[in-house]
Amino acid sequence: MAILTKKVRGTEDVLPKDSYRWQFVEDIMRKESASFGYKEIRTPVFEHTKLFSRGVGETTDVVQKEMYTFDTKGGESITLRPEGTAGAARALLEHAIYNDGLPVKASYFVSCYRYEKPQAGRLREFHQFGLECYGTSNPAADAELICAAKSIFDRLQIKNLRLELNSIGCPQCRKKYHEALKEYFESSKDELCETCLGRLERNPMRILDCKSPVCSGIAENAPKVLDYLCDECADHFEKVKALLTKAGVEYIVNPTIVRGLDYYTKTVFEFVSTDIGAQATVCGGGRYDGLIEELGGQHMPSLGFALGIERLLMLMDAQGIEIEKPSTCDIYFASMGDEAQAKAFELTQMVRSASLYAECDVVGRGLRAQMKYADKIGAKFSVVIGDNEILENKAKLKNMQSGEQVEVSLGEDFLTQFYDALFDAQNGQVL
RNA sequence: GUGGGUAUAGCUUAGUUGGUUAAAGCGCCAGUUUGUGGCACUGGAGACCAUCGGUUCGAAUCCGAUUAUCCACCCCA
Repeated sequence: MAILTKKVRGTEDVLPKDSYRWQFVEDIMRKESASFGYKEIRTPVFEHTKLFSRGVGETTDVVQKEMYTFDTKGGESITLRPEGTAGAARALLEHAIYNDGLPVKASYFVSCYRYEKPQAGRLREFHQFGLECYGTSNPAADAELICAAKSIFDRLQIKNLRLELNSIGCPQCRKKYHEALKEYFESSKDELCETCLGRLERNPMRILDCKSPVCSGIAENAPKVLDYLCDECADHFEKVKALLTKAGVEYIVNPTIVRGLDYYTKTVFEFVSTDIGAQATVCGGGRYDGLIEELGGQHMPSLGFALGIERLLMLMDAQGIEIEKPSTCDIYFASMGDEAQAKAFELTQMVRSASLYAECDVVGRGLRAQMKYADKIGAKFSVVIGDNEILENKAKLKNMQSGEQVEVSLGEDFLTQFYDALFDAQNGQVL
């Protein structure tokens, strides 16, 4: 296929016939997070490269090998956002939104860009919905955030999602833990895989995550983060768990969850599904108490999560969750002849001005073809207009599902008559 | 970046041991006499058989490379 008609590797089109699915989940996310007090923030697709290398972390895979970075004509280094947190945090600082009162609660929908090899549930351009909560170190905020994610999944009727919870501590207790890990892995240094040898120096926690059977075997008996938490972090974690239990949110503690973005501290969590292949994490997040400071702000403990929309839709698909297709046409006006077409056009506009969905023939097709079209687009009603109808200023309004026809006038009162018919057809349900 | 699978109309596929104009279903468009959709029937459009090269009198079919795509590793949403 010619390059002109070929989408770029790792990108996906959302076609007109499918966009209602996106709109449905976005709508639920927006409403549900609003009920938790979150307001939407919109930030640019690209930012200064430094924001991500600093915010996400210089040593992370995302920054080291996955960013879409380029120089502008003016010579600045710009990067397409690989995630949504850094941009939101930047906006918080730039506009000093924290002066509006704490906590600041922001939600976002973003497209993200990572140069990875595409596979099931992993694209180069993908979409996230996320929540960010700035300015609280209280464990209640952690629990609330997780509850917000949970209730979005519940509203979407998603089943079999496992909430995995861990705490990776603050920089102080993590330092002690790193030392303990290093010491432990040093003893079996010659058995570790090559990548893990590198991790041993830079970030030994990642070894816990290694999928190689040898490494994971060794890792089994490695010291656990949870045993190295300082009193404050341990207390925080206990309180988060207690609040979740009280809220009826089930979780399992998974001490091997290690988030790949450097900004995380204390609480980290993932919502994992077994229904969508290897890329099973639908939602990931946690606390990032050091991020705002890292970006030059004052100390401001914060937290958030991001949820992959493509993965979420895959999951809903896999679980057979049906999303109702919205109605796209209340009435179709078929016509024969120029004068009738003009009348149909006029009536169509009249119905549209009442905020209903109306269509008429704009192709110049025969009556039969017009009716077929009306059927295909799922029109609820149809009206045929020809010379007779124009003469008498009357026509038959046809219910496409029942086939029933009633006579209506085509004058000013057409709309009232149509409302009545629509109302009856929907058993008195107002749209 | 590393592995493995796949590549024939918009979609799902057929294509016999290499043999002439590459099939079918669905979808699309038009029609089945004069003014009404779903069913049925008829016709039509639509494929350089992913690309390039090789073997051969002859390649969708065999070989090689490239590209794309899918799946997995890695990483993450």
